[in-house]
Amino acid sequence: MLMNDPSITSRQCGDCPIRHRAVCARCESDELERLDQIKYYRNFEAGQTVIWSGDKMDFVGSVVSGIATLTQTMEDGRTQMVGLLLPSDFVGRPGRDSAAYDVVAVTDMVMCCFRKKPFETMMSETPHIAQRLLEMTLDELDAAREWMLVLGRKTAREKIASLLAIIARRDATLNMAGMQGPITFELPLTREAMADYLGLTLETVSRQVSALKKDAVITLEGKRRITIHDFNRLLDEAGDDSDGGMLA
Amino acid sequence: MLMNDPSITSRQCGDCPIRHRAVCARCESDELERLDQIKYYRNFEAGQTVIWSGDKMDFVGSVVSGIATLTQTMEDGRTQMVGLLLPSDFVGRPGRDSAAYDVVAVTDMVMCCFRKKPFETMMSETPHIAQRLLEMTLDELDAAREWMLVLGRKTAREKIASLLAIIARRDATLNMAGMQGPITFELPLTREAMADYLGLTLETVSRQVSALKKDAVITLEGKRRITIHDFNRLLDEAGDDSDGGMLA
DNA sequence: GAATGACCTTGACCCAGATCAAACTAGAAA
DNA sequence: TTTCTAGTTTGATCTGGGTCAAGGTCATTC
Repeated sequence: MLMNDPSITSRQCGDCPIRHRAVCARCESDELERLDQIKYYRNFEAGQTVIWSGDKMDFVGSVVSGIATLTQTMEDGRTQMVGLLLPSDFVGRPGRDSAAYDVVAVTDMVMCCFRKKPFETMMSETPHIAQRLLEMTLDELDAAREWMLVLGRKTAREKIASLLAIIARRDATLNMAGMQGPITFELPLTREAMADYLGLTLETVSRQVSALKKDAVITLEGKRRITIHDFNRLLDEAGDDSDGGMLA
Repeated sequence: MLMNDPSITSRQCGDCPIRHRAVCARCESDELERLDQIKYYRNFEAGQTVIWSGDKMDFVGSVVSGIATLTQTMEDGRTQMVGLLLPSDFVGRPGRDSAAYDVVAVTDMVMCCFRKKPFETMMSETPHIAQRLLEMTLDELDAAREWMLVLGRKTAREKIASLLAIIARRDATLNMAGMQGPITFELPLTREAMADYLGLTLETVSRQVSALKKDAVITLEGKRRITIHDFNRLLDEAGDDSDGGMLA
């Protein structure tokens, strides 16, 4: 293993980068120790499928680093992304044993996993885990409902702007940067993945990204590196209230 | 108060019609007694707004009877329904004090309410409530994601068929009827409400309902009473796998 | 029993975004 | 260096569903 190999096979919970945001966030040190015993790390490569929809799910876990997508597919091949999994997000559903969606790593990714049974046992014994999971699930439900508005009622341009706003906002909170001044970030998704998230075709995504660039809402370096000069302008393009509606 | 007045001002939890499905489903009799002390009933008329988005929410509660909708509205008036609240569904979010969505009663409705503070206190003390709420929230998240596929990728005809399938299925489980043989039910939503749920216009809803009728997928009595002769045919029209994908 | 108003249907036309097709870009492999 | 390939852009054309407009149905009220 090289010195700078990003893969991980073991790590103390104490210095885990998602310690304060993941499902274990509320755990006391004794609870953490118990989790420590049953946890194990798994590495996934970009493009690798973590779980196939319908498969038996014998583990749950948290995204430690990297990004994954939750996707639904119809028989005829139409696909819709239904979730974007970022570091600290939880994968799997206690109480169900087959996966409802495909989970695919879009970048190299590390997950902190627990076998489902022991995790469920721990969950029923340590309320801190269940409490945190409830909180996270409520947040996800809010995000899903926010996204329903995007899918059901926004134009292609507004959809693109909404997606960029979400990524920019998350990126800024992650880097503790503010929302004033320009924000630059790397798009983690291909045009096709963006289309799957937005309920569009990849051609429309490409055209609308070009249009936002032409109208100086964003600047592109290469295909993926995006700079937003005025975040409120972007929110405006997204059809969002410029200040209200700041959920988490 | 007339003998058959459907409104309710007091009732024992023991003979509550949603006792086994609502947030209190797992409670033991002593816990139920405590809830009994802090609960109160509220009646709403069809069309009445229960909660305005952005307003302070000082109560949470369960739908006992009737139907309500959760709706998001953009500044320019575009609206998207993000949830349909049926008997036993939970309203409100512990841990947040302003409402994120409009809640509107679409039929006369009875709610079993709790002031938020006492409920939150109870929740932290009785894990049965939090456990059940987690379970319900995970179900809602699944439903929301299912709906994202409908909004993002389905055609108008498939959207209508999907909505009818959801209502028919719920109705059948409520009446303990099977999925074979014809199913008849009253549509609880106007064409406009259906359009808001489906991300369509009311004209398109009307046209597609007429088309499904012409193609003998459904029969109409009046505008609202619908009969489905072959549920699998309907699922087929919805673009769903005829047998798989049976959540909840 | 005429008038009102909420809800629904249908027709004509239009446009945002899909589809089909071709070509461009840049990194990786040979 | 050339070739390959995955990802992307751009153009031409088509179409599903939106928009605008007119009427229909039916329960309620005066």
